[in-house]
Amino acid sequence: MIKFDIEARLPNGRGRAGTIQTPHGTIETPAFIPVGTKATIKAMTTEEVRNQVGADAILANTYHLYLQPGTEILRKAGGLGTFMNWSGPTFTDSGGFQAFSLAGGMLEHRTKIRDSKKEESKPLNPKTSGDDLGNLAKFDDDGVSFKSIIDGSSHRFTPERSVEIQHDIGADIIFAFDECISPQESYGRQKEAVERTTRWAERCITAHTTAHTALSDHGTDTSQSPRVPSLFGIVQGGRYEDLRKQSAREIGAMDFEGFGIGGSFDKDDIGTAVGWVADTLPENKPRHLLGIGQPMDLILGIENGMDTFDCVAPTRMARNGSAYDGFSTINLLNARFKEDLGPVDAKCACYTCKNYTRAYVAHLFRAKEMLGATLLSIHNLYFLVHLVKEARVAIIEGKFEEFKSRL
RNA sequence: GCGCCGAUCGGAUAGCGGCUAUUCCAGUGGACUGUAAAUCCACGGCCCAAUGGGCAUCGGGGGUUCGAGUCCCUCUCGGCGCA
Repeated sequence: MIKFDIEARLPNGRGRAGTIQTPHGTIETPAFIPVGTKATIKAMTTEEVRNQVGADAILANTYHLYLQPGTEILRKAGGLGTFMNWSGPTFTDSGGFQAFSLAGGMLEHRTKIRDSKKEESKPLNPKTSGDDLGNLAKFDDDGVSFKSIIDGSSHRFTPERSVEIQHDIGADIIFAFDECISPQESYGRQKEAVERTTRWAERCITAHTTAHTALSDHGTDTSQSPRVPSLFGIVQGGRYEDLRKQSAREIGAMDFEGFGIGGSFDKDDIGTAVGWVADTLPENKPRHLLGIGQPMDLILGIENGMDTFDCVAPTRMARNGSAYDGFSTINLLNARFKEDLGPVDAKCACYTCKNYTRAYVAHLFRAKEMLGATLLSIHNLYFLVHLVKEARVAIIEGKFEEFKSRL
């Protein structure tokens, strides 16, 4: 169970600041939640995530943890948080996004990024482009059949199975199993995904309630059990206003404790699309914007009624040598940083910026020393977590516009 | 001195007569939004009326051939062996 309270609102009626109380502590919203897919924020210890980054909560992934290390050991260890030495609130994503990715949803995106025929004719890296590419998952109306990315073994997720696995993993907040599809897909296909997501949402709730009731019937003290998480429903609808609203209406009417806003967006109007959803969902439940996390997108999300965010960009970019420098990014592998003895971001107060130079971080990356990834992960996460924290303070103090103008 | 082997982009390589000379590393730049990502992509000799086209290039020189990094001769350098 969670408890969500709204402390302050933006004058536009959408944005808000509040708290989500979970069995493992309180999340002050809006909040940026670092992603730790495989029960680790890559390249970081949980102490760093807590003390250097200042994150309230983390988010892990059902598909990855189910495949490795498996739910059995997570259950025996006392759940995800205990297993990974994270005492704060935890989320798990349902695996719906992995189904999308493994089924080739990212393919068009990849080809679109490609520039010329020359590149296309060039054989791709076999590691990422086997004959299986885009053929590792298959949707049907009942669920998704997967092949393991680890050993190729076959698996199947249904809404019920996803909920069951998430119960075993034991996060505080879990997500319904949804169908996420490419922004390239037609309106008709988007509508189908919305409707399938609604049907699956109902099945998730049933499975969730059944498990919950079963525990109560056995006299288990559910208030103490970390195995009865809070289930969030997921809104789909792509970039279509009517579909977003339809999905928000259908999902919003169901007995979820909060909501995830998923699917794909147009780069230019994330805020608008999210606003349609926010206006349709019940106000008194938290909203998590799934997988969005560029600095400006966070601000737009906050303004348009989102409470929590997660995104792999900051940690992935960090491992690839890129760092936020204010709202822009720099690539520490660029030659110009070899002799730059200034901090990564002169305006940043994070551990990395206070103690290390661009030249040193650049050296670490060139030398392929893993500390580079750690230092930039700390910086990038700190930047986003604190950007959102500042937005929160600004909302509470009624100075959001002033805050925005300073960005 | 004789014999054998070798010389291909900064380094390491592929290439056994056929047309855009391969791959890896290093280099330069780009991408990254519910993580199949410590990954991926592009570029990398010169010139131009540049979404294209032209000319070069495999230690130097010469030759055979319609065609040579690939074959032949010679020189230079390096390694090994024998005197």
